[in-house]
Amino acid sequence: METPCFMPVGTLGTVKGITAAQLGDTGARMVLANTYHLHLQPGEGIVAEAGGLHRFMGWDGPLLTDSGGYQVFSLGDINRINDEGVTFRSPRDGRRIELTPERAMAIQMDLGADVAMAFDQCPPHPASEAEVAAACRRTHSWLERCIASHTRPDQALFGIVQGGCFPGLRAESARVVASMDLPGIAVGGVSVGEPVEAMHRILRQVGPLLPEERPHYLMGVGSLPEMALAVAQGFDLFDCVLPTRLGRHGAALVGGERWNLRNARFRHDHQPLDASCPCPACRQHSRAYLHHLIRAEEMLGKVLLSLHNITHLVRFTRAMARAIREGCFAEGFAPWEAQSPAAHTW
RNA sequence: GCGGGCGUCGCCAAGUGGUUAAGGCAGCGGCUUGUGGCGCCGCCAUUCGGGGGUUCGAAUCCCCUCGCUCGCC
Repeated sequence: METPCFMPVGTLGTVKGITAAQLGDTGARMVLANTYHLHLQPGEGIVAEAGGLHRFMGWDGPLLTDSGGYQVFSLGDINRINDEGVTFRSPRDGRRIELTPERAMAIQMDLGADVAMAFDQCPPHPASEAEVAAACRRTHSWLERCIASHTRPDQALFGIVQGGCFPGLRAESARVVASMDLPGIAVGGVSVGEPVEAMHRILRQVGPLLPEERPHYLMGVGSLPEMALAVAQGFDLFDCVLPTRLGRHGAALVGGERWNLRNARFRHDHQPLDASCPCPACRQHSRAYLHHLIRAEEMLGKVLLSLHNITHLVRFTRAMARAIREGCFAEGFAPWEAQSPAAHTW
């Protein structure tokens, strides 16, 4: 794959106040939705009843569902975890829910996205090598069960490499997952609180270990420098909450920087946020207006900044794709690797 | 005019003689990486309406003064 792709996240069948049509206008090609959240509400039965997730949420482009493995560990109140699966209490109504590889596959098949993700165990960042090794073994055995129970031929299944910050475990996990002959491979267990240098080391190590002909998906990563670094290491696909979460919190990505639109310096700034950007926020509104909307806690401000930030990341991935096609990726984007401030050349 | 009450950060508000004057809101800035529009973290009164006393020590006690407020004329 030579076209890096960024996926905005549509947890609940919307991207936080943005319609599918608006999302399409940003240039985003693929959307990630969430098995965990959709299972809790409204439930995969309702989605299946609607004719699948595409029709339910009004998005007819490519769609990927995360398996819920990460959310169970990061959001859930876990009661029990063993080789069989995970039992946790629903934060919504307190009922006990059991998620196993088979169950995660059944739910994702009901949801009907184009890509389903394997059910994995994502250990939290400060974890011992023994703990991470156990999570890897479990993730690998769960992957076999996911493959065995995933029977929907019109849906791809991606495996997930774990291994934390331990090179030996990463190498072993990459070998095991690559051997399964799946249509795509993801690297998980990054951006879970580890230092950025640790993530960079993992990317440099694991990227080259993955089969070149199959898409590499780096889960949860969406800062510009890290996407560029990952693309340099062969990754193609990213998802991240950052553009929309930053937008909701009043921040905009402009020229490789992060601006807090709440800041008083924008109060009298009547020029466009980013004159080079084609998004609705930049085309039709000023920094002062966006500042006002954010200060007034107006939802429109959050939506406009989210649209802008998604557009920004999509433009960035497209610029990288063009650079790869034209054979000048290293000159244009390698500066990111060294954290160079000169990177805004696209 | 007489009598009572009150004046502590832009706003609300603790504190009623003892180390560097709580807290909330607002303000100023920061954080957010396989999504709860959640949340978290810094910074924000050398000074208590003003002036003068008493005291080792005063936002706290006394005197004068200014302002607001309630009641009575």
